[in-house]
Amino acid sequence: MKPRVGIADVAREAGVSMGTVSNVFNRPEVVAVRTRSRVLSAVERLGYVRSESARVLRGQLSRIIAVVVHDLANPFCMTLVQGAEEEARRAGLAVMVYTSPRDAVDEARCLGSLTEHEVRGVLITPTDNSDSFTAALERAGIPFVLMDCDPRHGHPQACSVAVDDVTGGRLAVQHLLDGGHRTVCFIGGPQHLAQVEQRRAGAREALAQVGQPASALRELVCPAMTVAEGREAGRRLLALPDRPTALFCTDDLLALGVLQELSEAGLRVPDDMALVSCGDIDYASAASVPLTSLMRPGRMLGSTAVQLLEAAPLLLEGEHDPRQVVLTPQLTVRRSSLRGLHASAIGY
Amino acid sequence: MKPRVGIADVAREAGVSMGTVSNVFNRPEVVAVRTRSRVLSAVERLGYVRSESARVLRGQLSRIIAVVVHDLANPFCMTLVQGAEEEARRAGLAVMVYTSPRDAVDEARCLGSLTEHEVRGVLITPTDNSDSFTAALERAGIPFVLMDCDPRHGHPQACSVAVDDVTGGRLAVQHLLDGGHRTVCFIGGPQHLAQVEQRRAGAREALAQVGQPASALRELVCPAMTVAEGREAGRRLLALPDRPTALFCTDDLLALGVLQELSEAGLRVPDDMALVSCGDIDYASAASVPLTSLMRPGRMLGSTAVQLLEAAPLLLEGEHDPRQVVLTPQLTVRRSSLRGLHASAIGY
DNA sequence: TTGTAGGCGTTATCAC
DNA sequence: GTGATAACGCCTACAA
Repeated sequence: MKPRVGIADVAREAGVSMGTVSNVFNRPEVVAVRTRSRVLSAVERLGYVRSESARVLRGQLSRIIAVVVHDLANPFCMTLVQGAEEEARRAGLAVMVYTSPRDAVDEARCLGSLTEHEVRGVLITPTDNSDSFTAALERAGIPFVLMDCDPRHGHPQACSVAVDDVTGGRLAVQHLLDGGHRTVCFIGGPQHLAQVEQRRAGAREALAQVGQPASALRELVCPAMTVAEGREAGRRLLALPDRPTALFCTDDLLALGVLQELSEAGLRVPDDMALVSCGDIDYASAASVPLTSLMRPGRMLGSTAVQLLEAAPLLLEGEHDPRQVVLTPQLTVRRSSLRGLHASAIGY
Repeated sequence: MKPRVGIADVAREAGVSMGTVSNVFNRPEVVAVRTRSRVLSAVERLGYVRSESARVLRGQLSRIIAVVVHDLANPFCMTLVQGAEEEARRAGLAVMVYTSPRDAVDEARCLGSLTEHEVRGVLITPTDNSDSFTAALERAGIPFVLMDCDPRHGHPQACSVAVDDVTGGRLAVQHLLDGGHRTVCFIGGPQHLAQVEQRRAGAREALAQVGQPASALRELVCPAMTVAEGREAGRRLLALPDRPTALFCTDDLLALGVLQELSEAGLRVPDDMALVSCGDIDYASAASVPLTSLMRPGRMLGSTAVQLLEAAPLLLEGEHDPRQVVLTPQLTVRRSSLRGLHASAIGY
């Protein structure tokens, strides 16, 4: 085919040396304006594109960051990727996506890809067993940022972006208490999910603040965050003696399932049961009753993670000052939590 | 820091020459088994990783493919990315993600990133104005595959993977007709969406097959695929004189909105109104009534696209044999379309 | 089968 | 401000 046009061709076309062409791109301020524009027009004419490979080979930082998430089909993970992509684009970086390795072989492959491409940094949503992964990154000298990690479990040395789910849980339950409810049912996901435990802690705090005993928080545990489990939880809720009048679901899918079950049983939301959900705007508005929702800022998690990654190399060599950002979730009030008087009082 | 360990170090450690080490990776069959294992163990000991940059610079194909989608937060686009990532992983390729450029500047930036990284190929979901983009790729000699494109609008020279939405529409409406319905309301999205028009065509075919006049298909057009527009469509549906008894929504979000409106008006699905939706499994099961749904195989679209990309270079030089794969959507029957007798007849 | 040497396109360093 | 030159790490002939 046609031989690739390189920096040498541009230099010849513009009547300058290779070094000057390189300077036009990398240190524009050092080149005379006239020369620069001559070079630029030669670039245009010849359709020259820089070779990222050669740059990196020569020792430059690569312009690739990697994002490793549990599941590319999960809406929340998606918003992480979305936020990362937006911010990366702004910074002139390209984004590679990977799903979290499931076994050692997988992990080795992923790590291999990351290191061979010499990615500039990695954004990870940590799993139970991602420690060996981050250790390997550290060994390889690849910077990384944890996204949506458990703030306590702590990789205390690592940069991270987390969501303050304790505050989130508190906000949600406070809102219900403000609505006049006195007992709240907490529908949680799998026990081991740190984020869920934190929301529970926040919920307890809120009750304690108004002097309610711990027993005012009834709990139902779901083995998974799915609509089906939500329905099951709904059935258990209905069977509860002394049924609470308010509900805090720690996941949109659970909330949707509960809602289905409640309405089949003839209970009305919010009149017979107030409901606060947690998660994503789309799911919340897809429900048959618009859901009041604790929104977790996934996009911002992603974009902030990129910013941390970019800021990290600026730190002094060997210094341990990992920035650990914690974002606060927002409570978006919709109809599912507002009954009668309370609703009209605040204008809904 | 520590100097990078290169092929030379491995060679020294293993007591062979650089060429042999290279051969171990690139043409293993040409190296003696004993030598090979000696090299491999040296690699292990030293923690050697190949430099992708050097490989590519030397003229090898890069191991990166790019996926360009409209919106990284859109569930369907996500399934495309997911499918692509899975297949790419199998093939030892890394995946870069981009969102479709919105203007010329954006497009130039995206193209620049693609060409500078010398990606091996690109997967695109075409937009109204993506022709200049594909043209530029062609000029740059970067192979690409169209994903979920309009099979008619035809980039006839390009590889593509599409969904046969005509058949999809036919399947959906045939199912409703099988249920005994005789008039069907078609709730479509924006007119210019090729996929929607095709589903409409399929719906008409189904009616024609049972001898129903074209007027048996009532149509409501929605300006966007959102829950809110679905509610609006629901209101219009309720106001329709001579209201049909069956409904085909060309999008899950629309279906969810319609469903909300119908149940508020006291209509029961499927008893008073049968409903077939179209899209994604999660949304369908999140509805208050499980939705019968025309499933579009997004993941397979993505993985097939990668396969086409990999197969393309095998074609003879200059030959025009773009493979254009068309996948058939599946109708998944759930409760929303099955009333009384019909339901029990097929075991629901 | 193994070893040797040249060059891929850049950038940094230096002398001008 | 500009021009020449030497790496960066690998792959592929080609020679042994």
